[in-house]
Amino acid sequence: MRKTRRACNVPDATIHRLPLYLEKLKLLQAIGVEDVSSRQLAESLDIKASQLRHDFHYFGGFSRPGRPYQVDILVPALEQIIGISQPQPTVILGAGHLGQALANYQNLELQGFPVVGIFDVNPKLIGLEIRGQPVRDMDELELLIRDKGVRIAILTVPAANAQAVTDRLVRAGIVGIFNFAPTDLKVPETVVVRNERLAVGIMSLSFRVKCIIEGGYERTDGLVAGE
Amino acid sequence: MRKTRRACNVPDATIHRLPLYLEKLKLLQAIGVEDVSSRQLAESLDIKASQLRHDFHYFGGFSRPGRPYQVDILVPALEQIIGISQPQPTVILGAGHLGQALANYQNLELQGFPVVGIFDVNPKLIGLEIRGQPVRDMDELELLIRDKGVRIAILTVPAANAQAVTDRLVRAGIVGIFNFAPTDLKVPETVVVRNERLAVGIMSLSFRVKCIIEGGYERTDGLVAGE
DNA sequence: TAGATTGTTAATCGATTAACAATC
DNA sequence: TAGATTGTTAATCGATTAACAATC
Repeated sequence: MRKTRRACNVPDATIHRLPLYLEKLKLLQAIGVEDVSSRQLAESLDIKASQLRHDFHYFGGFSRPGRPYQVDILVPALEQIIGISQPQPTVILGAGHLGQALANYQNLELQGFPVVGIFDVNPKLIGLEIRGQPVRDMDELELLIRDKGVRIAILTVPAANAQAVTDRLVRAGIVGIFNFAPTDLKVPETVVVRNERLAVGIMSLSFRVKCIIEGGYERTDGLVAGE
Repeated sequence: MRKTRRACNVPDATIHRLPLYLEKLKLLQAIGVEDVSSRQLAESLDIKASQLRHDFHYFGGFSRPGRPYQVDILVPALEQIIGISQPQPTVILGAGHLGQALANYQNLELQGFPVVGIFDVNPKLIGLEIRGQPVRDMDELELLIRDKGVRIAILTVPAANAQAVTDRLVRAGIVGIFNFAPTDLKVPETVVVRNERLAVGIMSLSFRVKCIIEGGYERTDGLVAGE
């Protein structure tokens, strides 16, 4: 029987490590390193070598037993798995401060996600040039998504508009939404959303900070006294 | 024996849910809801009620058996746990596009993290006003951190400068660093870093998008044929 | 009381780590 | 060969979920 493996069965924890592996491998590639063992690569990421091999095992066939990984094989293999063998054109919805900052963030393009369109409803922003691209009227959205084959959208509109814009993106054929609006989005099962909640991040940091400063948390229930 | 519980023993997964609980509870508070059951609250967050109660159990004593949670008790209790009963002043390092966007992001202030200083090394940016605050020279860093009692810093400088700025922040007494630079930071054990890697986020989204479009991933090792 | 609810422990599930045969 | 390495399975660990006594 043909042995296959569904991509969607790979746990999130593994998926989140793939970009980190890729990043390190590209650094090695840049300095001319040709091959690397799971132990070396894992050590540089502060994880166990067995975890790295277990992660790779979901996809299989990166090396052969006894031979270390070859950087020049692993880099394109990971890029293929992540889906950036070809650049993935993206659009930014909302040309406010955050939208502009992301449009200017050249790392996105370097990592394989060139921004091919920036949209806003504010007439004062429409036409403004950001890294050589004009902020466009929403009228142009569907046409540009179709013409450029865009599948990923970055959402930086106000929370109040986020669902309406999302519905329009879904109808236009967008498959992945990187959501910076602090609100949950309803999408069909064939669309995937990744929420980037800055407030959640800084609050969990705040908890850890408090924990360091205070050294611990004392319960205040009835069990504290008399026992 | 006195029954206590160390804050640092609480798993990350639980900590990351606390801000989500708080957010929902504040929405309920805003529309005048007085009490809420674990089932109701969990359902609105698409998690199991037992998980919510298990999470709360790390801190204990939010209600009594048989009685639902009171919103007006839970909100300040969670704020206290997260460490935002008092606003936590923050500084932003790097007044580039992302730094400016975050300085303009009023949600941060609303959530309890007012920005009290924005710093950069670029003379062209120093003096620029962002939401009533000037971009400051790095010379003023240590004094402002001490004067305002700042413990949390947001790092948006280029990756190449990130470690040097971090070292200076640590010496100045910063305890938590929200790192947007795509690089790992070395800090002492008494300082906590939270990395916000935009590229990792969009890459894991890309993987899921590819997975939806292609429907699966086929192994390409020797096992495919002849078996 | 009957029905609903919490706090808490036990069971389940999934992710990480260890172990090791096969290979170079 | 001896030492090192991968791919793969088994063991361990930790997080999620279920169960239920106590309570209202």
